[in-house]
This record gives sequence, structure tokens and C-alpha cells, in this order.
Amino acid sequence: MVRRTRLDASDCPVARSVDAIGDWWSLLIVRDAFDGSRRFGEFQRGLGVAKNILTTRLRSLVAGGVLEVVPASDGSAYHEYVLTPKGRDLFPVVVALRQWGEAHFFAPGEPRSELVDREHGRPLSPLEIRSAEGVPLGAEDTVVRKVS
Amino acid sequence: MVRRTRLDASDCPVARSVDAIGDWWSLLIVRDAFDGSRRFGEFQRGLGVAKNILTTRLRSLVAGGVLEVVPASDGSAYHEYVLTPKGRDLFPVVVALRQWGEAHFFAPGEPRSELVDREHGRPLSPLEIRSAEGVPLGAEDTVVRKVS
DNA sequence: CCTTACTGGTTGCAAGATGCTACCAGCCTC
DNA sequence: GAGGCTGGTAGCATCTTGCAACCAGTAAGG
Repeated sequence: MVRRTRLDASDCPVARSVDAIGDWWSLLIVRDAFDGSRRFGEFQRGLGVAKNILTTRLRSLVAGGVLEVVPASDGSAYHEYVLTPKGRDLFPVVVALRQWGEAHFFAPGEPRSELVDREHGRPLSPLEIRSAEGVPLGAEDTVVRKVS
Repeated sequence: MVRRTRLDASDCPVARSVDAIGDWWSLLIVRDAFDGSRRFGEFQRGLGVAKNILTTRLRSLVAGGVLEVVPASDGSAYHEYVLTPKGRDLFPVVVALRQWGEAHFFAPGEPRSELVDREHGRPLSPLEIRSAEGVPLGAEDTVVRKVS
């Protein structure tokens, strides 16, 4: 058995998250879902992914509780894929990745897509890590602890 | 050419980030680096990954500017892998994934690792998405815009 | 020194994942 | 009811992943 390693039983939440959405396309599907895509064809055109790959990814996201299948909103006989509450909770992950990409992979003035406040049309403020008391923290101010 | 699709030229920052660290092991290596791992063997034992896989992942993270190779801190002839500033900027991504995993993949009381404030030993507060004005936003309050 | 263990890999092979191109069965539209 | 959309499957080639074996340079003990 040489299958891809499973980490869904790891005691680290990061590992379980990566196990659920850590493959290549899943997060981009979620990104497009946040951006309004609902139909198979929308995801396929938006991502440029092969249809068989998209099929397996959508199925695994549905199985993982990130997306759910609902009847089409336009009354046709087809169905649509929408984010569950669990899927919508991925918003900070997508925003964090977006901000990291913006900061490190684009030359100034290079064309890009940008996530903005719908009301004012301005970019979001950078994510901040804060303690329970609300004090901003850096990575060096934190430590991983085992809990049982 | 059937190689894995490259997204490093996409105009979406999320896609470029995923292209850089979106494979299975890279983010876990970064997580362990935040947790203090520096040596090849530490990563290997911490992750349980095959050595050839770890070799390629470390190389691509170094090539991508996330890790850098430095002489061993204990004076031996070996070298170590440490996060660059770009790599440390991934902290919000790791924290976001961790919080999502904690919220959705653990039964109450199930053993887990936890990220806490070093000073007080308490879990961090949940990440919040905020507008430029500091107003908390949900996914539905944002929209993606093309910039050129 | 000399031997032995550790560190940090490389190599070869088996099997799974990815991707492309057909192909196809329901819909829906005219 | 003909033709085009929608949402897939199937087959095949190639790439990636993973295990195990092997190996050179370094450190440590005697």
C-alpha cells in the first residue's frame, strides 16, 4: 500500500486541515465559491481544470463537508455547489493566502485581482494575530502545547 | 506535456501562493519550522515523511524564498533550514488553518496540539477580517476586483 | 587512529494522482 | 426533434509520491 499519507488522525489541527483541503485545487475551488461560482461549468471555466479532476475534487469537498449540493437556483434540473458554514469558515485561510501572495509574488503595478470591502471598495487591512487579551503577537510570542 | 498545472502567472494572489506552498507537505514543514525545527532529521522525524520527499520539498521551499540554508548553530559541519522573512509572513496562514482545524476536526476533549500565547499560556483569539477602517467583515461583505 | 553510529542525503522501483482527449447521457431551446 | 449546453465517465500517458536500500561525510568512543 503506497497510497498518499493520511494525516486525518494527527493531533495537529494544521495537519487535519491540510488533509482536508491541502491538495492542489481544493482551495482554489473554495476561492471561486467565495467569489460566486456555483455551477460545475463555472468552476471548470474559472480554474481551467480538467473535468475529471474537478469531479473528484468537488466530491471530496462535499464529502468533507466544505461544499454541499443543492438544487439549481434558476429552477433548472441541474444542481449547484455551495459553501457550507464549515466551508465559509475557510474565509480567513483564503484571505491569509491572498495577502501573502500579494505581498511576495507581485511586482508593483503588475495586474492582479484584489479583494476589497464591498461598501468602500478599499483593500482589507492585514490580518493580525492577537492573544486572548487582544494584544498583537508575532510567531515568536507563541508556543505549541499538547492538550489531552 | 502533462505536468502539473502551473499557476505562478495567474493574476490571483491566492493561486500564486498555492503554487508556492500548496503541495501536501510544504505547509507542514513551515509549521514545524515555526515550532522550532531546523535540521533535516528534525523535520523528518516530526513529519514522518520519506527522506527523498523531504529533500525535494526543502529544496523547493528554499528556491521559493520561504526557507534559507544556514550553517548549523551548534558549530557542527552540517547546515540548518530557517524561515526567511517571507516564510515568517506565512504565520497567519498557519494560524488560520489551525483555527479552522480546531473548530471542525476535533471532538470535544480529543487530544490535540494547541497554539498559545507564550506569556500567558492561553489560546489565541480567532482571526478577524477587517476593512481598512477596522470594521469586521464577513465573506459576503467583500468582492474581488481586477486591478491593472 | 579505528571502528561505529549518526546525518543527510541519492537511487530504483511500484503504485497512485494528474491531465488530456474522447465520448456520452440527460436537459433545454428553438 | 435537432442541435447545443451541462455535467459528467473512460482510457491512456505521464508525473508525483512513497518505501526501502544504499552511501558518503561527520562525529564520538576507545
